[in-house]
Amino acid sequence: MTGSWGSVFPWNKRGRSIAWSRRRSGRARRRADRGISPGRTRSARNSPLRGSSWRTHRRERHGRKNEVPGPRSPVPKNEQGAGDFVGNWRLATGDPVMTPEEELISVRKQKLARLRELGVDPYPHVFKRTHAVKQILDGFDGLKETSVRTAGRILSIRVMGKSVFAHIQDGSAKIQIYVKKDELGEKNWEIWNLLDLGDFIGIEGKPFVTKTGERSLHAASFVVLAKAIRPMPVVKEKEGVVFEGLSDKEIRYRKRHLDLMASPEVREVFVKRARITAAVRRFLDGKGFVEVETPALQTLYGGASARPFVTHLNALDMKMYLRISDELYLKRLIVGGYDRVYEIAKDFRNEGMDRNHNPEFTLLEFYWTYADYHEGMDMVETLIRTVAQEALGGLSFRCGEQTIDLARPFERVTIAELGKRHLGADFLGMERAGLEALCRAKGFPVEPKATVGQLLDTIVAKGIEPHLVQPTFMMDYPVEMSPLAKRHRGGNPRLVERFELFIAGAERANAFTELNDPLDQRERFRMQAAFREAGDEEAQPLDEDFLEAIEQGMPPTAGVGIGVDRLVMLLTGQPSIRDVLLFPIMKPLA
RNA sequence: GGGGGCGUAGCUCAGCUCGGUAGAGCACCGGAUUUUUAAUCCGUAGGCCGUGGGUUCGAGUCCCACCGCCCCCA
Repeated sequence: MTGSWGSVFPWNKRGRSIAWSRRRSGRARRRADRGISPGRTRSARNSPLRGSSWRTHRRERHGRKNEVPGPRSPVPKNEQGAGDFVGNWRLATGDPVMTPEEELISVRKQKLARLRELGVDPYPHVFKRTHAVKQILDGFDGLKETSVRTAGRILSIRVMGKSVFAHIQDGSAKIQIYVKKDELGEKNWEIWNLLDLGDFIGIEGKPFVTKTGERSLHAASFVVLAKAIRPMPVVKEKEGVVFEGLSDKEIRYRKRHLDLMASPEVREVFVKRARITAAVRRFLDGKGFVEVETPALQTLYGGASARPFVTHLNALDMKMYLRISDELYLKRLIVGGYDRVYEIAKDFRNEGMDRNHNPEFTLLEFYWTYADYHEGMDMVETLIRTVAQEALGGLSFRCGEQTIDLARPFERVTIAELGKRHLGADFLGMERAGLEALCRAKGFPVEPKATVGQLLDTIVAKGIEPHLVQPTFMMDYPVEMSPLAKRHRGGNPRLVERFELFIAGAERANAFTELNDPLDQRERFRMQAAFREAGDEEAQPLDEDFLEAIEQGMPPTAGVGIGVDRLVMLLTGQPSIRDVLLFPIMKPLA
């Protein structure tokens, strides 16, 4: 039994270490400097210079001041000396004092040691299961009277004297197990009582249904598989309502393992994410696309308007960038002769973070020859619908207050039309001054040195995008915003054949009829260089190697980029990109 | 960048308005309990009240700064 744990506790629960006690807050220190009695401040109560521990009053309230320290305190009073044994004892020994968390860990380490004393390996190498938990639950009726072996982490323990109910959870599900002292024997019963929430155990037993109707496992035997020495978050729930759990978002993001072990619905989000990317690959593979890998470390970045991360390659003593896009490399592969290629890759953009942006994110890009952006829209629409149906089995999704309907045909509408619809202005025909005036009239922020491209971007982002709730392809962008897209065949030289897909007010995809005219491409880079000189740090740098490839001849090509994180957000109903990234970037603590 | 909110026990939260000996539930520890399920009952223990400074006889509480997180806006 566990009754003897208290007697082996090697620390004093009362008082702090000397080093700790000697600390004083600035307030108390200043008072002391002025020769004023510290009074009843916390720090004064902590001070070794004072006669009694600041915790003494707690003991007095509990009426135990003169009692032996109690089962948790290992040193009998008569060994601690007379008088204020707490403070003096601390001063005399200087033993380190544990934080509450360290105490919890220490208790578990004691149990771990006891397990070893009993000849139990707390960390065996393997355990052969006959069933995952979910397999037992799914095949329950057929498994009654069959002895099964399964394993998992202990999530709850309810001790009923000489019998115990507990839940264990593996990667598939959780199941209740039932253990009786009489059936385990004295030694195994002691071992059982050395277990804690969070430990992994293996169980051998027969499925049965309790009198309250829960499908359970009657354990004939168990084996310790891994002893946890840290406490896990306590999760209590009844009829789906969680009463404890881990709700602190900061801990959830910083210590995702705790979030995952405590919250099945969080695990489910990432299972869905995996299903979604698998469905994307299936879809593209089925259409004859070749999955490729292009460099994330690049000597020159490009393919998008964004500031890059800069790094250094020691071997060549050379500045390098983390990619902001795969585009320029994938097009080289089209030049090289592949008809259809795609890549799902991490891209890195050195820009702000909010619920839609993480500095590293996952982007799907695919390119296929002899197609234009109209076919691109067809492909994107089909891909998203197919992926949603295959991965999640539905086409209707809650997104905040709105319900997104993917079954309905996605609207296809030009920027010009959307400008008239939502801004009442034909802003595509405007020169710089007009654009700036429009921004000011609508209350959009205007940088004094903003380029035409930046102003257009602001107008679209602030004036149009928020209105696009149901799936909408926004088409035909100004050339200033799209240096890699082909000019519009309609004859307007200021437009390119580009679309972006918006759902629930956020960009989900971006695509064009790819620019394959090498001379025009060079001209576009020059335009970007001018923007850069005007102060636009996101303007795209000229990539001579890429130009050389295009000069080699690139067939007509459609190219599409889809933000995988945002697609997952949409399809899993998560409001923040951090909820679909296992390890979002967090500022370090101190 | 601006505004707002939050930070108290391992977890979930009170306490702050109106300064006066830090609270609860769960977890932990001890006891009772051989079909419970947010088990229950009894008894303990467990806090640098985010950090630093200020005001005050006295600060978890009021003021300032900083750190971290969240939300809104730009």
